[in-house]
Amino acid sequence: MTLSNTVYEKLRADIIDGRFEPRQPLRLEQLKQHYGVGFSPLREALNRLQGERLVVSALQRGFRVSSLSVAEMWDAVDTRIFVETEALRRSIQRGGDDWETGLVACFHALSIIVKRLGDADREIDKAGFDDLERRHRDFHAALISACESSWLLDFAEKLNTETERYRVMALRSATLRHERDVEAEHKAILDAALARDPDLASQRLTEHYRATGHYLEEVLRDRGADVTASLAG
Amino acid sequence: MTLSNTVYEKLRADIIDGRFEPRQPLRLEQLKQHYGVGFSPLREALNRLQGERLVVSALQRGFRVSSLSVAEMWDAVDTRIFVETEALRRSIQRGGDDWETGLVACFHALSIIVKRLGDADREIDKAGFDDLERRHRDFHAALISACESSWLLDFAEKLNTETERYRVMALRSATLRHERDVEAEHKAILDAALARDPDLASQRLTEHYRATGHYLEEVLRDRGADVTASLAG
DNA sequence: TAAAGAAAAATTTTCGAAATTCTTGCCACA
DNA sequence: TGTGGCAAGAATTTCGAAAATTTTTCTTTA
Repeated sequence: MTLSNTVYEKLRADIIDGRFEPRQPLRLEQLKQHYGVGFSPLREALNRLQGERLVVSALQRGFRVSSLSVAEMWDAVDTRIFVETEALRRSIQRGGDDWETGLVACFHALSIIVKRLGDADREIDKAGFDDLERRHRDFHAALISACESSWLLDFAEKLNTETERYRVMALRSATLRHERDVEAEHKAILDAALARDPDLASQRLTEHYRATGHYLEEVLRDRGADVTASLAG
Repeated sequence: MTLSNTVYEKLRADIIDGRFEPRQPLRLEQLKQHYGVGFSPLREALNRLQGERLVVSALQRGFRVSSLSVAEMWDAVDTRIFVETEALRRSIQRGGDDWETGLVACFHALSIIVKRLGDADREIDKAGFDDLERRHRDFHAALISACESSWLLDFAEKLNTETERYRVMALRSATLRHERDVEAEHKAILDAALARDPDLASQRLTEHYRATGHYLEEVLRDRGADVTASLAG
């Protein structure tokens, strides 16, 4: 592993996990101290993150964390639905035994985590959230993994990253408790996919993402004061 | 303009225009000489180009120009059709007077170039090709410009860049003359868009890109020897 | 002769200083 | 009082040397 790659992954995780505020300027001297590396790997990492729209840069004025807003969230969610429903249809059409097997495995791994976090009334820790997010990402990735288009997979991954920022924010604020049975939604998508019903599977995936979108919108509006403040700045 | 940006644009243009072979390693010392800049702006540019899939990098082994192949071309073309037909539908639905006006203007500017290049029997020069490519890109960008999704526009631009590499390659080899009336295809798309017929416009855009895809496939197979050779390496 | 290992060469990666550019605060002046 | 401009400070950007890594070449050994 090169330093450049390491600091790229750390910066990426720190932005997604909200350890930098949206629109916050990323001062190089400060990052240099924080990550203990020189300018070169830092700037390389920031240039890569720019391509994922996690940071934006202005000429001669360095980098800042990109913004969050209701409108941008819906653009990402709607585009994600558009891309992933197509990728799901193709996977259902083209996926073989390995695809089905991987899908069932990912769903089960996700169920285990969901049950573990749901049963306990104790406060859920950082590691628990990370596990949940990872399993969740793996399940959705498995659904579309047999689509045989590197571009669709590429776009889906970028959009997942973008929406993950909002999901993490929602989990952290945790003022709202959503009354959804997310487990059941996943099960419904899985069943439709295994039944090789592209229309039903797409419809259920769409509803799943839409419901998340509405929830995220609520959370965003609840903490609207500070978010819009950081947007206006 | 920073050096980093300048060298990014130059490298980008040089890769798209085929002045580096697919899969060719990009040696930093060599690029340093060629562009007359230091390591830092070069590496920043290469890291950005990696995000556009124009170059690939292996750990501790530097960067190389990404490959070209029939399969990758069709993935890019099909995904482009998928993304742009949706963006076109939304533009047709949402676009106002400014959108229509811009569209007509871009089509006319493109027609001028096409006629100029078509009338003259003389050899078409580099500047002529560049003009044609620019006007062509502007017309297709104008079609989808009112879709109101920054993600769809982002993806469309990336896919246009990717397919542009193949188009430039085809123009340079110029062994085949395609018997298409590209001008008429553009006119047909324009008319359907102005008539606010999303289905017809999408269908015509799809046929336009598919026809280009088939033409590119022919050219690729014609010069298959060297392309597959560079792919095997 | 072929394989393994070590030295040399080539290349990438990283660092910190230097150059450039932007921002801030101050002062002169209308 | 308000405005323009200049100097000081802060930040980004760039460079070339040094460190780390990979590739090539040469030698030794079975």
